[in-house]
Amino acid sequence: MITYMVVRKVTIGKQAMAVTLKDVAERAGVSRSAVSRTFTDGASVSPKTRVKVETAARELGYAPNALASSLTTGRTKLIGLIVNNFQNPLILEVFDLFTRGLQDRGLRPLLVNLSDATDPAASLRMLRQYSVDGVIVASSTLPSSFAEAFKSAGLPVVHAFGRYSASPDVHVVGIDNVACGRMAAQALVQRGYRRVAFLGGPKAATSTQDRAAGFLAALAAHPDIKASVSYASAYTFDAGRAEMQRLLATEPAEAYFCGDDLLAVGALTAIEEAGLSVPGDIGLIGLNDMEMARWQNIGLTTIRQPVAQIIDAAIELVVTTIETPDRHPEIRLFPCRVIDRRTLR
Amino acid sequence: MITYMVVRKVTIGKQAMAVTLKDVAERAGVSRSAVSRTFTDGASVSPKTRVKVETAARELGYAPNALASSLTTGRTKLIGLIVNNFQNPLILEVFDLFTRGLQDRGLRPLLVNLSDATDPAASLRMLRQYSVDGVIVASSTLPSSFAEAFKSAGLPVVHAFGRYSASPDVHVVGIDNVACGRMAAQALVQRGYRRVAFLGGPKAATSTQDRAAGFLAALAAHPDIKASVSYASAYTFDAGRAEMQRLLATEPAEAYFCGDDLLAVGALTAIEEAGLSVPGDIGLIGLNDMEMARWQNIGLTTIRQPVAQIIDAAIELVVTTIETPDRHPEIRLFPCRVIDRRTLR
DNA sequence: GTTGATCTTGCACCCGGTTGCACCAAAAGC
DNA sequence: GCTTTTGGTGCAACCGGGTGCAAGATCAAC
Repeated sequence: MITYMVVRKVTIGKQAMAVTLKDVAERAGVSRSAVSRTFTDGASVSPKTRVKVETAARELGYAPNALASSLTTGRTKLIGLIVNNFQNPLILEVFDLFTRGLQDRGLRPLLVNLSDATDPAASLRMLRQYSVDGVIVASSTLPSSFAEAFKSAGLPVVHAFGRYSASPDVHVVGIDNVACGRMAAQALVQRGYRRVAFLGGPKAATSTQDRAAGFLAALAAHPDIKASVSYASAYTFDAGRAEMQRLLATEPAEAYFCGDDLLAVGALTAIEEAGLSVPGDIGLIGLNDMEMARWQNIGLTTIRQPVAQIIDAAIELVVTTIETPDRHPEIRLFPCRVIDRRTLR
Repeated sequence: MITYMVVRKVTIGKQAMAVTLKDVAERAGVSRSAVSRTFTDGASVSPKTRVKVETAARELGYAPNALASSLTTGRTKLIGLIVNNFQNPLILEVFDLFTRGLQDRGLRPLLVNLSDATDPAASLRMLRQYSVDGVIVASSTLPSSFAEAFKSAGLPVVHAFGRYSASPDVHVVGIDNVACGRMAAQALVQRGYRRVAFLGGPKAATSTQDRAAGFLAALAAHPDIKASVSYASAYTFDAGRAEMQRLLATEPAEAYFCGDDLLAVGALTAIEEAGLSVPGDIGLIGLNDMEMARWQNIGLTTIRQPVAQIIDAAIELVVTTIETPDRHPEIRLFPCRVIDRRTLR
């Protein structure tokens, strides 16, 4: 049984009026400042007035207007959360953790969908209009210039799942995609594959570029192993399937490192549709370890991203940057690890 | 190549100051009201001043503060989006469509995660503090009393994927879960199953209750068919698997209607782990048609919810209710249909 | 050129809170 | 008992913008 707070409200005509500071002040017989002070901690209020105000507030069902107070305090406790990939199941975990993490700290996520057509500049303007306290960009495909635009607009920003550079302009939290590429290459080499390939996401995605680079770099040390690279048009099931179909038409490699679990499942489908088997004919290793990877009939061998740690760090970083805006851009990378299931021999 | 709007800003000490109405007014040599009027359509401004103001605004990189204006207009263009199930892949589609739909109408989603521990009353208070213009509750498990709490707080509210009653207190948009239960029953009967069962989500979820009711009601017309019902502890893969393991220990039915695709995949896994086959030994039909249902190695026969239509209707309904608050509570149900794949004989 | 109607415009006050400051009362110190 | 310190309070100004009102400007019509 759940009970909800009763809200008493004055009704003028058809318009419901919210209870305001003034109403509480009048009922409690004190000034508006007194009421305001009762609700801002650290302010000096005598126990007597505090009680008077609190009972009055309770009786009226008063809750301070966060937006009005933001006008003077300059803090909205709103955090812009920018996402541009709603296909990937990993985003579910990301949303869950972000919203919880922010809520736990008294912050609220203002969601921005930056898929395809939507204009990046428009979302920047929008977030400025709502004077968000900070911005978290959760995307492995957006260029770093995007996050930097927020920074130069004076907004604390963290790029989660982003690309890092030697001298970063914004905070970057995520994984070392180059290292992941190397890790995947090693996994394939260890298992004795001699003709391997990287099946990446869209070529423009920074994560794809870095993973490819790491993959190829690690294989450069093995001249006896043949390595190749190709790109799917998006980080989706269908794109992975289409690209694998294309690859199967010529001479496919023995094993593929797919830049994302979704691509891997798409590839898996294409392979089985072609009458071949995984890992019998072709081996696959994905990246992310999405929820579905462990499902019995998928059983995808993959590289796990520590999502919870990444998000925790992103939130912590945006919060501290709000408090100390001059903080130097920081890079926090978390190690990945191979999760062995059934798509590599 | 993407270019971003350049933002000129005055810097006092370390604090970046946003460009304000006053700044623009001074630069344009007009009053603040004139500036305000240029940015509110419908207000009377001469072409000359409009040009002056607009160039000044552009030069300064001015964007009106949405929160400040909300104080006088009473509109924040913020819509609370309440979700309590971050496990289900369907939510991805929901998020994508919601955020796009809201953005297209100049509205912004304020996300609330109502999973397990979080207090419903607290989120109500929070949304009132941020004076959202409306609330969309996207959940098939929350009781209708929850959405009603928002309504009695004077907030326009739409319950998407919710339960409808004969005399609804709030707008409800979704599917007819009872009809879905019947539809599933018919699908199983048609295929000649004689011992069928419903494998529901948590017993407290309204959607589970209604689906079970419809399922059993349809089967009541077939006295020769044996029907039973059981409940998983949550709408998750693991819960579905655990419940099916339990069912397999005694005498399982010939076919199961699972209250959600995730449950179905969990059940599928349990069945295959037990050395049985689907649909050879046991048939399965799910509900939702999540993205993964069509994946080759899942191939789940299921009932498709028209998510896009539901969300479209929900947004439209919340918008019109904001404009005309007295609008009568409305129920909009959209038909589902069976998607035949490979888990029924 | 007048008169009257229609637009524009600025002033001032308002939205709901916060906060510096001056003032006053109570407590502490002697 | 008196002064000094401390703490609590209300006033008024302010955050960034919206809007009713009245005065001034513009224009059409006579």
